[in-house]
Amino acid sequence: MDSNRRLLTFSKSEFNPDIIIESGQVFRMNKLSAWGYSAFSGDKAIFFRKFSATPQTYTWEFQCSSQDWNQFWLHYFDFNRSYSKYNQVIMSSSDEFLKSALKSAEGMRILHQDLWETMVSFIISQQNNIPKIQKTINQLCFNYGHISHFEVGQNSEKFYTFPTAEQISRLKLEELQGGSLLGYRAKYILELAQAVQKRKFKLDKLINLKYQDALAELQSIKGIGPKVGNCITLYGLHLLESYPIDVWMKRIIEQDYPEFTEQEYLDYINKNYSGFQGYVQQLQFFFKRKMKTP
DNA sequence: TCCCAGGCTTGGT
DNA sequence: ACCAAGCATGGG
Repeated sequence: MDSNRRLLTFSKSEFNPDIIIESGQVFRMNKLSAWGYSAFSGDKAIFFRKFSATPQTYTWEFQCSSQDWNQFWLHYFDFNRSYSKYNQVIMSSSDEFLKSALKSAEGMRILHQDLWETMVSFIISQQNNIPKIQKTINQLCFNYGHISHFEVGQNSEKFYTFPTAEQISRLKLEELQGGSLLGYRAKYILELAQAVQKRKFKLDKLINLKYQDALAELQSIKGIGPKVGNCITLYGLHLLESYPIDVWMKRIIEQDYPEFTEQEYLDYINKNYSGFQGYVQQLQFFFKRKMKTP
């Protein structure tokens, strides 16, 4: 077996990329066929596929360099974490909506994605819809990233890296806005890219901060408020106590937890699901959207 | 044509 | 502290 390929076996409820792709947390993971998938994050790429199956498990094959695996993709997929202890807490609760959400989303995980890409992606996500977010991000990569390659079986496939702060900071506003679907968000992204490029905003500094401090730091950036900030702390910094509240989550609070005010609801979540609120939110968000858009 | 989309900034009270 | 308008753009 090639050292660039590794096999991992999971129970079917521990890892399901179809669920993750649909969950709105990631915009550059793709289903290529019945078995095969690709994922891109920053300047990295991976190909993975179902290799074999038993009634309870799939064995997955992942193709990337061992260095990328150890330093990035292992953590991206969060494979060192067991979600079953979270699932047990949820299933032993009396929260029927959340239990239904979990049953609809077996194999969900919270990805730990490239921080810079996550920041830009979720600035794009505001007042936007998921297909257009994906389209916009792909366009950004194609226009301003650079071309690179990854292995799929014996073949080499091309992909475009996510543009760095340096690459974006060189653009003029008219250029970035005209050549993209960014709309009014182009200004936020250009300003952020320039601040990062000039080291006025240090991405490294975010990594060691606790949730509240990281969130406050992120919200000092124009274009990042509470919701986008929580998406970045959740998917870019992998702080699972994050709890992004968007229009779907507001709908859930109103329609599925009518006995609570919004503050009472948040207290309930923080009390009962302390340390994995972000996972709970992901299950709820997935389930609610799936109900509405079959 | 109007409404919505993983919201935020700005400028009023 | 709270509230409304305005914001770019494409799709239903």
